[in-house]
Amino acid sequence: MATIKDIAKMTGCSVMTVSRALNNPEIVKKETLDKIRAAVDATGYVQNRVARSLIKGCTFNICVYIPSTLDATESFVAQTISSIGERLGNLGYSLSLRRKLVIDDNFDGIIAAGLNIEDEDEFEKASAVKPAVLYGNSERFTNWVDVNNYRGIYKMTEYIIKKGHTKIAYIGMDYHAHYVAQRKQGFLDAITSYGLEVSPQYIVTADNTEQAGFDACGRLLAQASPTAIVCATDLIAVGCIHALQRRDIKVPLQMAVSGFDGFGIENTVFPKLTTIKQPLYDVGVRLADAVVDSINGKPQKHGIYIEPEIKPGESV
Amino acid sequence: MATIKDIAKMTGCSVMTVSRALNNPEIVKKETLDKIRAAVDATGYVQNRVARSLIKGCTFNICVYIPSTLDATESFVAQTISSIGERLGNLGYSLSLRRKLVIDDNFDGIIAAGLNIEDEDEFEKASAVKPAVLYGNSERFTNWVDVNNYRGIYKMTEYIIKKGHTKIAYIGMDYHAHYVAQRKQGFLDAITSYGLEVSPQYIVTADNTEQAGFDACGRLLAQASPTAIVCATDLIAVGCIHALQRRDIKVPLQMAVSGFDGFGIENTVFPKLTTIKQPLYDVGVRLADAVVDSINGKPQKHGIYIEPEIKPGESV
DNA sequence: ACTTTTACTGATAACGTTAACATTTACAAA
DNA sequence: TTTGTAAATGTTAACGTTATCAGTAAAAGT
Repeated sequence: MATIKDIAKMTGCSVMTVSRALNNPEIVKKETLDKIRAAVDATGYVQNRVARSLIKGCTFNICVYIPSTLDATESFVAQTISSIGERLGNLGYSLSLRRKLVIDDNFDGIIAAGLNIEDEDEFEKASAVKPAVLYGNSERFTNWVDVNNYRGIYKMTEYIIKKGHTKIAYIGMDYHAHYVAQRKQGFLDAITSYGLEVSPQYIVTADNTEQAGFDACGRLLAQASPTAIVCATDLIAVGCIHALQRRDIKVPLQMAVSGFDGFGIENTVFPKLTTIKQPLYDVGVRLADAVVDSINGKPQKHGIYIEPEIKPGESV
Repeated sequence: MATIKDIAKMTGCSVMTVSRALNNPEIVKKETLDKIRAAVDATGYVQNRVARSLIKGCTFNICVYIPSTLDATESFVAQTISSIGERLGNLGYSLSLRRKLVIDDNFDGIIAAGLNIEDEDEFEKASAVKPAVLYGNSERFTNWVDVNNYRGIYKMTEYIIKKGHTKIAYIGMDYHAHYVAQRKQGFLDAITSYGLEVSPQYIVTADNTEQAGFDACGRLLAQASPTAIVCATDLIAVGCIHALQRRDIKVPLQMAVSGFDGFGIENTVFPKLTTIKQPLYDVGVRLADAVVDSINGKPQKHGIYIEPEIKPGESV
């Protein structure tokens, strides 16, 4: 494989001139530049990134840190990793997927996802040493990217209200996670800002599984009679739809049902689910951009919320 | 950040001895080794992979090549990328995601997925220069890893036959792709090897969408009366189940339905789909292992088929 | 006591590139 | 011509590591 020395020898100029021709073509005489470019084309020479890295003191490699508590093969995580990878690839960066955060000289920046509390301390230390970006909003940091869960549910609730519904229920999770609280708050705020009332029997708790959605829907119908159900996730919504079908309640005619996530299942349920699609591709792109910008001395001044869009189906 | 020189200075030995302590600890005197290890621990020194790469002539980076015809954010592709990444990370390799195949010194090996015919020529050239592994079986190469689609459908058909079904239909795709033909053949061979008959009206063609499955199921029921339907994909199976529900045909009581893929939707349909789960995680691991083995001079002698397993649901 | 072997350590150069400084060339102004 | 200046190019050293060869000290064999 040709090196810069070969090109220098072929063109009769010094390696330094070749280096300049590659990195600062505007300061090389056109004639020389043409000769060099011809030689580069003829040999198929490509800069050796390793040697370049050594002198430049950067690796063009990003550490993608995902604690082992998170399953990297889960569709949600995988799609994010994949879009980070695609963007980094376009920016000329490679990535190392790590399940432990060790700081060394082998990467230029960090993208971390799915951290829990104890991981955040580690992350803080790491981000003092290297550019680091977090997937998921946090009050401790400014360098994060997240989906705006609050706005997502708010928009969906608004959308349902504008369809004429006034008796709207919410089925969602109740464990300690930012996004869980944000989705619920989005619902509550939309309801009250449109002058509707929030009665406690219209709010039901369910884990993020189809079965839990199914059960929760049963409990909801026993204590209230809504015409629409806003679900915190698609899985819950799917369970919900099954529970309604079991009771011969037609969706969307007798009951509107909405989801949140849009990882694919919205298309496979009948009727097709009206949902809020998580913009995972955009998240990956922003994370990659953020870390590379940060490496290039343009750190993010504040967190970035990406607003998800409603993906209309037939269930509302 | 500490370098090998710092460790040498701290311990009073030469950088070469430190290097040996890190790479061939068994040839360094125990006493010296302990001193060096203590210094390494104290400083948090980690070998600089870039410098190591330069002298070793390898990069510890793998090119993951996915032609731009394939959507890298699609769940299927994303999960494979993600498991490749995880395995490579464990093996100490990083990866560069590329949408064009350019051969240079910046990676040690190639994993390619989703190639079409013209890409295969490129791949052949590349694999002459660098260790390269293909995702997807091919007669032109020996260095590939694939899911055994034939065995998957064969096992599922067998499973259904053993449940006592004799009138079994097949709904699948008909376009030119290895896996399409393999799935169909798996069905046909299972049927005939159990002495059952294959009548053409029991074989229906459908694209890989829910709607196509829905329509195909209608056509099937108009011309045949099976008690079980083997579908080439989960999407088709889901469409099929909806078509049956529409006609008040109970699944699995009056009709067994099976799918293939297991990307998640098998859980979100009611009843839960009995399907063949694509072992994407294993595929990623084998691809990563194969390329690293190949780099280390142990190239794969023949293609590897990974046998998928039946994931029982409630639809059979 | 001498050689031979073994175990361990060190000095130097190299990997392919770029930074920093030095030099040459070209050409305009004096 | 000479000088000054800008444009273009060259030289050397360095980045952090390991390969190669060379050495030393201790142990073992004669």
